[in-house]
Amino acid sequence: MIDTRILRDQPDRVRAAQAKRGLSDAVVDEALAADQARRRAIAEYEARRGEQKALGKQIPQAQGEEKQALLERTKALAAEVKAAEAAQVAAEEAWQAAVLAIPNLAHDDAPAGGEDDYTVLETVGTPRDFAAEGFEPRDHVELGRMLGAIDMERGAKVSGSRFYFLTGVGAQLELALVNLAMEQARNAGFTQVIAPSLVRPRAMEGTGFLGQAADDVYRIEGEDLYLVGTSEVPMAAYHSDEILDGSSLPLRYAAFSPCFRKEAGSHGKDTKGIIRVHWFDKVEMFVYTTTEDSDAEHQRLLAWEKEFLDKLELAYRVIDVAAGDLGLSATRKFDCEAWIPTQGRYRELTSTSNCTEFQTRRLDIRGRFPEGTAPISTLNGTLCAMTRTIVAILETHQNADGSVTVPQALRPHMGGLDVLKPMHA
RNA sequence: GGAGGCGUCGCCUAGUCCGGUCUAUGGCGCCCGCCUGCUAAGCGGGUUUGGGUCAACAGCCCAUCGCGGGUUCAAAUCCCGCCGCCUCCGCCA
Repeated sequence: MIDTRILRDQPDRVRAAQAKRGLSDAVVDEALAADQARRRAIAEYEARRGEQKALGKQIPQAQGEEKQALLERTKALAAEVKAAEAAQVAAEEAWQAAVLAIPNLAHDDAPAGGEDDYTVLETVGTPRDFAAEGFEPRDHVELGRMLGAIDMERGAKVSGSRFYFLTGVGAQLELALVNLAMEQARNAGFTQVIAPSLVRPRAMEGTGFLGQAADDVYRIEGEDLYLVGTSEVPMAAYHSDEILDGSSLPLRYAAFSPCFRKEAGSHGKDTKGIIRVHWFDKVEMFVYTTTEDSDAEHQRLLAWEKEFLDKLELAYRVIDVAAGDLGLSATRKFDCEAWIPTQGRYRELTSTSNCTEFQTRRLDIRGRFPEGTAPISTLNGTLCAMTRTIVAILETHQNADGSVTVPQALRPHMGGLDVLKPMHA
């Protein structure tokens, strides 16, 4: 939810932000009108209610006819109060709906436009030149099969398309990545978390995933529970309805959880392998901090993501995602895209978003500071999404014989294993 | 899954049976002031959160006793539903 003070006092700022995302600004006038109606309804209700309370106080002392007269008046008043309250609630809900529909204001520095209007901030490392090395790189599906690391066929047999089994060194690789990610996070002062991946509607709604992204979310039939697409959801809701001690900020969490995505609307995209799957595991960084510090924290999250990719010796670039591709909650987003040799292009491996106060307003999270309570901000960033990271590692570090060299940093977490050797031709 | 108990303004707690000065009691903690070589003690005051109004973080008003409904002129208090926690039984990794 955006800051309603900004909406009321600087509606043009909201209009400009909508335009930057390529969205209509009609919602602004709708919200402003709803705000007017809401405040009128509140004034009306409170006036009636105040009268009712004042008269109600006189009743116990009143006697006889005076009491009868009072009862008669208050009885009529009660009906008015009830009607005014209903009107107030309706106006409040209409206003809520209007405001909730407005996405977070895009950051001044975020590029305007849609999906293709991102800016490349930097390119790190050089994609490996397999032609120069004299062999054709195998894709991760073939490497996974040769290494006995990824079983796509049985994934499909058991769970359907976009599912897989990680087996042998594949499973070992994931666990090593989880440990490496958690180790880095721990050393950076994060609190390690294993988060639930089933959440109530409140958590989904509060993080903005029941809006335009609702089609991508799995719901448990008959249970009023959702499967999360990222542990950002449980971690944002973790402190819902709480007032956090301002001096404890920033609160940094590194949460492991499986992630589930319907991938609705992506039929035909990335159908091969484990680039795009319905389930994967992820270690996610999630931070609560002050709004003033949020831009700086965003840079820190990006730096931690880069540090992790550097450890895996991957070539990647960092893009500044355009406003139209930010999603509902983010004001700014940086994606780290790793070079995938057999695709000949960069693919998103990690993503970090500054959601400022958008989620905390929805989830009723505030900070207590010497000056009083104030809204705080949330940020999230991928430390390691297992499947795509495994794809990048296998393809990048493969050798002509189908073996894969394990990046140095990962070896201690792989029991010292330095090369994954094919078990099949 | 079955039975029972509980949920009050940071923490603890009174109030709930018998609805109405409850504008929710008291203690602890915390904040401000007084007193005091300093500290402690003592004394006085303050201390939920959100919203409306307003130039105003001043006043005034409304809501808030887990959440949502209902009964009533009036609900912390009565009724219904939900959520959460605890105890016991059953089941289970």
